[in-house]
Amino acid sequence: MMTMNGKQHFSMHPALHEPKYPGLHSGSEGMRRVCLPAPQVRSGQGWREGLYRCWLQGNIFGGFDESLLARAEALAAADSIVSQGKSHPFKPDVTYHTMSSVPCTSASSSSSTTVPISHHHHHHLGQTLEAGDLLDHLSTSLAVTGMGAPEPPGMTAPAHHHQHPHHHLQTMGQLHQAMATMAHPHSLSVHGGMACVSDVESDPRELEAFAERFKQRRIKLGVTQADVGAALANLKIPGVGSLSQSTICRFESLTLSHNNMIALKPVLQAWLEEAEAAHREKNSKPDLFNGSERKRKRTSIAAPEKRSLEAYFAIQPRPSSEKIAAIAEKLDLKKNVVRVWFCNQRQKQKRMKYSAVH
DNA sequence: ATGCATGAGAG
DNA sequence: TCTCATGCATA
Repeated sequence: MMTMNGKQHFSMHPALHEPKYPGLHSGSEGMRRVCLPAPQVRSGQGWREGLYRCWLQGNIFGGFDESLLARAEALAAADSIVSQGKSHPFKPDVTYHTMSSVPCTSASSSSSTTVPISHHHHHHLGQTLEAGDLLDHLSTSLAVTGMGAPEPPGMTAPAHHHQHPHHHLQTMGQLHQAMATMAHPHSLSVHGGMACVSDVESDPRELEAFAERFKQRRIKLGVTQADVGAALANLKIPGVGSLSQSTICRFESLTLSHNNMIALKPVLQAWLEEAEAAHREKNSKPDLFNGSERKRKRTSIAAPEKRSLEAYFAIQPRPSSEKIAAIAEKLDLKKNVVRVWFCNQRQKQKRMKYSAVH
């Protein structure tokens, strides 16, 4: 049974095919995933991790698979001891950013067109945490350092139109991904003149500013994140349905992928404008207004297991199915849980939150 | 605010 | 299978 609660993601799918929204020109469609990296390295992120992984796979996984896993666990164990004493004040999520930017983080350099992402790494707040340490240990000899930053958000990811329920945005995301994947920053800009629209709007600074403004004005209106999400449906924007509190929250905190941010911005902006207009109207005439199913259970991975997973992740962010099975067994977790965990970790690394990049 | 999950679409 | 956008459940 799938615990399909009320509305699923289907509710919303910003049909960004509206000209006013960042539109991805069909031309980009083709290139979306075309630039996937080498066979082994699979898609996802290119630079550092890719190379790193290659190195590992070639030199370590090549034959000492088991010892590697053991090593990761050992490190995880060691780490747990360390982390006991320093319970850092950072949110777990920050860990990922840190993790992803451990070695060098000089800069992604993949802003294809205009978006110049200034990378100030202001994250070295002394937060060399868990995974970071692990990675360090593991890579000291690898000198994985000099390479791009973990997330190359700056690239322009023009949205594109599609009419799939809820997947226009995704599509853009994939574009983003594909681009992140390729080591060539410019490839995009050269792509059949599709480097437009979001060129302007995708400016990280602008997004950041908007998110901030949005939050403040939303609060001023006395509206909750959940309210906003629900209200979007009333906007009647073709293809745009409601969104969850989670998503609104993530938008405000910039914890969405760059593309996702860009896609949602116009919609939220539209809502904000309407809401404020309505608010003004209400103030001017103070007379109007002023009118289950099964629960999904969330599995929780215990701290020790999580630490191990992080250790594994530091070594191999994209374990093979077999490896996942092995890990699952060692940690006594369901394979699928482990698989999803890895997926989510990868996704987290890709999220915005310029922390690591800016 | 965030962890774990789902499902579509691409490969 | 993976990524990506997104959501439910929960700390």
